[in-house]
Amino acid sequence: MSRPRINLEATLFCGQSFAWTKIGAVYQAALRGRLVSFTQESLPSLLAKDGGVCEYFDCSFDYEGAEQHLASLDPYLARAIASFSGLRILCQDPWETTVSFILSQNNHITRIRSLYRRLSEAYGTPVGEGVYTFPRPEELDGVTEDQLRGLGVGFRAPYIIDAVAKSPILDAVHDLDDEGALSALMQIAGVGPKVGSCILLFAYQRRRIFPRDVWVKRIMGEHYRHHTCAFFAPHEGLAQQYLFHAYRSEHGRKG
DNA sequence: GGCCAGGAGGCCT
DNA sequence: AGGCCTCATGGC
Repeated sequence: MSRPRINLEATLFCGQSFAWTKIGAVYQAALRGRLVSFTQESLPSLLAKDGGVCEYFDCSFDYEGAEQHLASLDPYLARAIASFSGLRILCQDPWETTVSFILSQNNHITRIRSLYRRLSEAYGTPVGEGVYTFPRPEELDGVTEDQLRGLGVGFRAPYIIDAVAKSPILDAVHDLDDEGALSALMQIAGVGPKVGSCILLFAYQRRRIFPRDVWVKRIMGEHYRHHTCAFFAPHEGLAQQYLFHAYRSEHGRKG
């Protein structure tokens, strides 16, 4: 069986993960506590021998089938998929994803990335030159609001502290249905419907979840006025990623 | 229910 | 070089 090509550029920099850097042709991040690096060309051989990386890139899901189905629904989505084919929904760590999307509110991607990096450098564990793991809740235990504000997270500092305290919720989410899971996540300060939806889609493989940020609301208003997100069923989450990424690329947004 | 603060770095002109 | 944008959440 041939392995479908993963579009790394779109997948790693579309705003679902803030962990990755690209130096030359090399993509690099701390993944599950260790340094992982590859190029577009070397990724297939890494996937073949590293189950962890394979799982991270959601390799057991039939993306070709999902893309075909979505592309058959309407020409606008078909064009987005044609432009960025191989965009995947990553299987990310719930804790990292929760803090990342708390940081994301009222913020642009470039700045989220720098805050993510600063938190990692300040409280994470080094795994390679200049690369650190994202700090676990235990590593952030006892951190103060002032310390976090010192890193530039601003009004999000108390949210992060609350997330540390309530991090056990993240284990319970695995056993809840989508609705119950969203309610549970929203018990964390700074987690509302949008942030909670992103956590469910990017860390818990809830493929039916359709996060609505301002961009997606614009897209739905401009192109899907007579539809709800159920139009994209059962691949709402993947459709959202293609629409979001294509629309923003088209409108020249980088951050 | 609606409006506005909060925060600072990257983006655009 | 400097002003503007970000755009979810919580609190009033």
